[in-house]
Amino acid sequence: MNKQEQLIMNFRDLFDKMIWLNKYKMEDSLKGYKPSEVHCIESIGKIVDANVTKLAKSLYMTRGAISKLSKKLIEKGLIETYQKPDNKKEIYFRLTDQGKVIYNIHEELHKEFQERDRVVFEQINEEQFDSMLRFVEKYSKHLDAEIKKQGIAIN
Amino acid sequence: MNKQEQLIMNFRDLFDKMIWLNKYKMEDSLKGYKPSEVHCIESIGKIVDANVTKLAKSLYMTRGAISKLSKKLIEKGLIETYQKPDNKKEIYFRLTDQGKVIYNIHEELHKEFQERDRVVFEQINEEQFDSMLRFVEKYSKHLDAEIKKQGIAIN
DNA sequence: AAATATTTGTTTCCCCGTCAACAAAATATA
DNA sequence: TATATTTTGTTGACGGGGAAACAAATATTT
Repeated sequence: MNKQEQLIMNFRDLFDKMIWLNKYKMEDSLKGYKPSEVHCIESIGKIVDANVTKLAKSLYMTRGAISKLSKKLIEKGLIETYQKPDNKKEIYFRLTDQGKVIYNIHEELHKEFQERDRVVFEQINEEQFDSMLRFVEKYSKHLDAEIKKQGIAIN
Repeated sequence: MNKQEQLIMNFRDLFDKMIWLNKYKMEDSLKGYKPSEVHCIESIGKIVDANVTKLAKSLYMTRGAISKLSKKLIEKGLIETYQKPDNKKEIYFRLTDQGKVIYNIHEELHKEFQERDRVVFEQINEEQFDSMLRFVEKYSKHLDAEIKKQGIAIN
């Protein structure tokens, strides 16, 4: 197994592990809210004029899934819809006050995770940090190009 | 947003993207086989004396899920079970010849993905490579310790 | 050796996300 | 302007995976 393969595989494993571990804390702090719901709330809080299509792209899910998820979030009073005067088709979402509470708890939790893992990051220097950031950025752009090349559409 | 957060988030996004993109090639080359099935075959091919419990840990899934998945793979004739003379409880899996075919196709596909992304890795030097590998390893160990600390069990 | 606890695998019920078909609105084309 | 195409969101059928209860085998304790 070469280094490239090793690195990708180890990273995949690391992330599986991280997601799995963080899920527990999440479920503890945000009882009654599913990870997917929280994740969706996070995106709605961050994306301007978030709609079903944008959320689907951002969360790598289908529009159908987001459609149902958002409906549930509306029922729970966490988000609400709004439209623009010159477009009767697109429906946007924004957080309600209650939704913002969840959003903030999630942010806090994120900070907690960061704190938990800080020791790992303290062991690398600025140089390495930037190097990794650049690497990820390049990789991401490379994949964007590949996706474009393949002509894959969402759904 | 600080660098640590940035790095994690970008990595997460990168992997989401990668998984999503690779899924298409997978479904093309391995028609009739679901990603989870292929992933499971991969693990059975790599883990010695793989059983439901080991696979669940390796794939970060529940034993129930693996139990069903393995049953399906048996029905399809991709894997078979075996036991050890002194243990009537544990049931191990191994690939059949047909399963090995899938395994190998998957491996080939992996190489194809590597080839596709090689350009990105060519842009970093040995030093950076090793630095990242060490980082992932440390991070992984750190999470192992955290998991242990939390006393989380697999189902 | 007997009783208790743990490990292993299975099954049922349920929820979540995908797929595919669909309607409505917006955009492009004739 | 009228028609065709694309975009956007929704719905229902379906399948995959989790939670929990369970039986059987093994390990541990008494």
